[in-house]
Amino acid sequence: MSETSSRLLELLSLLQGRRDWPGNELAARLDVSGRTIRRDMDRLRRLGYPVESLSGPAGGYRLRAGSAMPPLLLDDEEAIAIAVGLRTAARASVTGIEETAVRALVKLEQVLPAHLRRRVAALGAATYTLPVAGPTVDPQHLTVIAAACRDSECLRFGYRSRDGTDSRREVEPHSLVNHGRRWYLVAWDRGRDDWRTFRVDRLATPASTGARFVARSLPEKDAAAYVKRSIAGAPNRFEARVTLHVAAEEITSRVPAHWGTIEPLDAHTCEYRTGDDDLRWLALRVAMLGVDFDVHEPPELVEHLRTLASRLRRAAR
Amino acid sequence: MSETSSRLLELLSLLQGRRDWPGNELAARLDVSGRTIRRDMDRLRRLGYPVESLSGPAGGYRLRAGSAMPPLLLDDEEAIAIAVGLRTAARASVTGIEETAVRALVKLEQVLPAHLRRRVAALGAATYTLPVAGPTVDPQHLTVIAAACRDSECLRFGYRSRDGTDSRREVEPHSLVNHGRRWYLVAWDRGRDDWRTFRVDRLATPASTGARFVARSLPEKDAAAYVKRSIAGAPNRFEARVTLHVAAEEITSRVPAHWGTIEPLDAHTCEYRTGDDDLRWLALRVAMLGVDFDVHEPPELVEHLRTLASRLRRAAR
DNA sequence: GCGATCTAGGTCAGGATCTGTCCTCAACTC
DNA sequence: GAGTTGAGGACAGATCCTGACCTAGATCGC
Repeated sequence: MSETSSRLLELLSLLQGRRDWPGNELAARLDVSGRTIRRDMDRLRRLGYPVESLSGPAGGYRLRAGSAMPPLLLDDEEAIAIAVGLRTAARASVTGIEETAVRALVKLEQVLPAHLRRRVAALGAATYTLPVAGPTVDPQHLTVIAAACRDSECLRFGYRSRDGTDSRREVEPHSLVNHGRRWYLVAWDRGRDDWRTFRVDRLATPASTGARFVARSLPEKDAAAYVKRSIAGAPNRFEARVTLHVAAEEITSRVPAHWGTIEPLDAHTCEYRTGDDDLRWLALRVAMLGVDFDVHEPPELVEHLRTLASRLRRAAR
Repeated sequence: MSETSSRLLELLSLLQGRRDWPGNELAARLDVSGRTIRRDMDRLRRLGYPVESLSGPAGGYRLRAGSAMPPLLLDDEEAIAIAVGLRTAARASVTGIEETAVRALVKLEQVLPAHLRRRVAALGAATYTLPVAGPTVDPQHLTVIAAACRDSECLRFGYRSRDGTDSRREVEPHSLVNHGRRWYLVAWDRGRDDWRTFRVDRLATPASTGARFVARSLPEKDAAAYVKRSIAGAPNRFEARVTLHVAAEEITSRVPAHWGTIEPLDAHTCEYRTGDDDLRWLALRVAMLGVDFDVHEPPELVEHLRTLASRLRRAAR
């Protein structure tokens, strides 16, 4: 059996778990001679992993950061932490790495042992989501969809369209696109015989059918462009226009790009434009800025803020 | 040179990146014969990685989830996503995996190539933090401290104590403990010759001195217990007592454990108790529940809500 | 049902690799 | 300066790895 291969992996694992390892300790642990350990270090170095070494008492080996990622050897707890972390990153929608996070999550979930998968699911259920945060996407759905995209497998799911009608769909998934706080699936709809985009928060019980398909080419340069074009005609339910009583430069850094735009009006005020489907979320977003403001549009937001204000006033009696 | 070892690693990497791989494609890619690929699969199986295989046309090899974590082979983008995800997980303080997330992050950062480290730092800076979220912990500090704990290296940092006085400290770090939204460092203070706990959000520019120390034993069964005991005497600045106009069972699931306690009063109301150092955060936490409520204590919160209410009312004119 | 296509795995021979032992150097700490 | 630790050359014997060749079994499409 490949004795050396597994020893090299174990060596990498040990070197990742602690920083300094004296050679004889490694030798004892792996049950080989010190000479073999030295040769193994040589091998690791030739494979591109930068192993540092220090002579003398308190010397030993240490794995430095190199120019390429070595294979990560994780224990159970760490694997869970990474899975949970990626799930949060996937729905963070502020850092611009959401799609990569999903890709990494697919890779991890493919090999995640069943007992760990259960623990991740349990933790995911316990995750607290802001009650006002609007419709959220189940990371489980994201990984199912992303895996189907990667493996060119057909997908079946229930879908509730914008006007509220439900339908069952069978599609050939092309890609997952993140835009703002939303996720979109771009796919060839087998029932409609055409390309469609689906909002992931509107679909239910996605499952791979197991059937493979040959990838079609999108009628657009990439999926992100396609999504952009297809949602251009479907704006948010509410578009807010608000005057903030603060200098534009003071507030700009506190508003992430896709949460709206800031335009200076004069030295002390600026205009904030932002949109959303959910009034509560819209109200909170403005109120959280922590500055005085006036709402111009929409009337529903004015009404909602009035309700909120009276609730707070009542509470503070 | 260990030809087979590196081929096995590459094989694992390929199997993690795509689900199905026909044998001859792998053979062509790795420039070995098909027989060797079959032998490699055998090797991987013997090393504990469950490789599935399908016969017939459209057959091939596939890496299933097994009972142990295989080494994760990440590309640059994925490594970044994981680092960012772990940073968010480390300060999520709702899932109970914060400490493990930091441990995994230390492992990852130890081997993260410099150019990736820069990109992670840039993304971290772009991360949007709620303006009302109170003092936040720099994930960079957490990893520096956690690495020092792991490697038994002395740590130097500036510290601002509760009453606002600044000092320089040199300590022998013992462990990092997460509690609620806070992080605490338990360490032997070399200047004071005694055990201390430090709030991580209050310390500045932590850096390892490089000096090693021999671990002392804590005068308590574990670090978490020690932190619990030492913060027992230092409560939050504001302790809120609020009556919510909603049944206890309806709201309980929406309040994570360390965000306070819910006690039913009658069928339609319950009492919510929670504490914080920051009024704005306290106010938001209550307001976000989305139900009617009455504030009994503290008077500062009443005052703060009154201000907030009038700001919203003014905005909604 | 049949043929094509794929994996599974036995066998064999030649060559490459790996290991422990022994040895000499160099670097570092106390 | 003494003791400890890593670096690495040389060597012999054991082990392993590979490609070639072959047969068997599974699966799919026609």
